[in-house]
Amino acid sequence: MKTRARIADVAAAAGVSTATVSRALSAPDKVGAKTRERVMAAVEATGYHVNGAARDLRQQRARSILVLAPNLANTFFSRIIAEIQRVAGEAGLSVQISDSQSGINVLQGLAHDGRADGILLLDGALPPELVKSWRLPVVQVCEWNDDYGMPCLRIDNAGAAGMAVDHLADLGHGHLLHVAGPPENVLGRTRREGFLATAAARGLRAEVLTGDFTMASGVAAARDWAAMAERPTAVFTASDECAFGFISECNAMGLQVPRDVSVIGFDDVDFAGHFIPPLTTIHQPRARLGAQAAERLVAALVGREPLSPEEVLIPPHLVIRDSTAALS
Amino acid sequence: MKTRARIADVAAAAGVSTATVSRALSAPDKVGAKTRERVMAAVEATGYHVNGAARDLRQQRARSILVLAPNLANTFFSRIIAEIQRVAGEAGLSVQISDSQSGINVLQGLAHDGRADGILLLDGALPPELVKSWRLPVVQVCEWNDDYGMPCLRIDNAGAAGMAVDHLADLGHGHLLHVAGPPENVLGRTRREGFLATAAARGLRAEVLTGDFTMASGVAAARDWAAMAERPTAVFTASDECAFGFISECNAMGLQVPRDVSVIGFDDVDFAGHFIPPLTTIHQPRARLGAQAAERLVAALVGREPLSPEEVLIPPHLVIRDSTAALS
DNA sequence: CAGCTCCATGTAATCGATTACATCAGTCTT
DNA sequence: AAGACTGATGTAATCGATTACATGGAGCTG
Repeated sequence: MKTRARIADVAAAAGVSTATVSRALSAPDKVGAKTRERVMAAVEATGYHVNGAARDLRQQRARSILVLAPNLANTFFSRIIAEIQRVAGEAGLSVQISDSQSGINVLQGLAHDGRADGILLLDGALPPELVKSWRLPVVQVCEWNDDYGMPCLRIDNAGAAGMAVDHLADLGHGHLLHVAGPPENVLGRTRREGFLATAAARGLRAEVLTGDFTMASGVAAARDWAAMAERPTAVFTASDECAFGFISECNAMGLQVPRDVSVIGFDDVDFAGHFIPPLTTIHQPRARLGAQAAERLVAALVGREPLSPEEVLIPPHLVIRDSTAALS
Repeated sequence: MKTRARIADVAAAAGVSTATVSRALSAPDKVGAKTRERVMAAVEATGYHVNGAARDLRQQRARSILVLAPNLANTFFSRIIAEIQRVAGEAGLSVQISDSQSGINVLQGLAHDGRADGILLLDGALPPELVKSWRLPVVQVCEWNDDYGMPCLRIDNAGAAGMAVDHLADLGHGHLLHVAGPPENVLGRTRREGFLATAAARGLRAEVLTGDFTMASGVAAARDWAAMAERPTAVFTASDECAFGFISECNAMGLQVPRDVSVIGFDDVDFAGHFIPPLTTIHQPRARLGAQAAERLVAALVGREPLSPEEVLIPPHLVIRDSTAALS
């Protein structure tokens, strides 16, 4: 097979100019019907595909959005990214993906090399001056950072934590433990604040252990909890993974959930409903977050209208399963 | 802030030609030391970043690889993709990602628009004529299709299934059930064949139910299993997820694993070790698969040497945890 | 010092598409 | 029937970098 066909090859084959080929492909109603057919036949015959780099250069756009997430290995992102890809694909945009921890130089390159038209940012811990230096529309998803001054799509984390506390309080628990996320993470911080605020509002005794969302930190928290002189009777973890670790370690220590302790997680990942026991948790609508964030960015890109930096909150909800029970 | 700086702006600021700027940036030893410094200062002052589209067009390469996976929402891919991104990033390549189910036209566009230099294919079910029409280096990962004639990095699935059977046989189980993947999937097919072959070799009674890797199919399989007149005493599922569903449903039916039935999964996803009971499974080295596949593709791209279509097998191994036990 | 090599730098062609503007042939109006 | 208009098509500039080739000057050799 020879070299790729160029638009000039198609033009020659169809006996027209390159301009006409270009128009036939991108604005079919601007060329005559007979010519259009000749061009289409020539495209077919030559196996022509437009060269993206040339078109991007000329049009000063890339038909591509960049997704930046911390730790791509985290399964939390997969459904969000799937939705982003779906929405972007339907709008004719491709999706680039990169770890937001890749280092400033790499990120600067990606954001400034003209091969992305917009950015979906799933990391709230990047340096604000870096984010602000980007001359591309940015939409934050899930995590956020007020210093960026960029629009954001997320849930009300403090409110969601409050829902968890209310649920436990309603079950009669008066002494709660929160296994928090790291304080430098905005999600960890906000959920912790929501936990403490609602616990105070309901007059509950509240303890906090600091973890980092991982199963390992849930395991560690379970040990610390078991060693407490007066054990809280219910635990709210900052993530489902952390809850899995906590419950798993309880089990290893011969304690049962929810008989010996109620546990409520956060996120409602796919496994949550199939864990043993099925996990009570806060459902975070990941598909909707991904889809709406992508839609918002796409709208800004095709409409070329600026994004308003407002926050949009998607309501989370409580999913009651079997890992929480009334205090006996 | 004005418009983006172009290379001509930098050249003007430094008092040199654009050729010198280009050389100073991509081949620093080809320009004099003083000139280089002036250029770097001008780059700094103008905030210049190379325009990727222009460079790609001129160099006829994209510095980008395309990852095609079926169902991006599946958590199985996240670690693989994370490694791909890491390896590619270290080589200065960006990563595009797309759902391989996006439709032929979309895939043709992505593969032919010149914005990717190579493809990592995690889907063995695409039409061979489509895959063969790509004029880019392709490396298959995990899934494969002999009709493509493309190199592949994967584990020995049949052998891995044999390891599972051996493990159960060694525990004294003489009647096994396999909850298979769909027959149109190469992984489902190969694991099933490996199961049957090894069971026959060891003289075991073997049954097969057909599932589709999901938790839901594990749940369904558990019901079917429970309804059997003579229940197999051990189950090998084609995926961990399926095993989770199976065990979860056993639990719901009042049966315990491994007391009432041994279960072994496949993949060793992150949750496997924290499930209750911790899941015995076949470990599939996802990070290594992703990393080595990316390395192989990257080597072909930077070395411009053709890929040999050979298969490389990464050895899996058995991880014995608590979901399997000797037959009592 | 003529002649040669080598290094640093500049000039201009090039990658492949899009698109502003020009052109031309019909068609319509009066 | 001349002029105005419309729609289809062609011509050529343009996007921003890279790079083959040309050039000029410094240093070296005999």
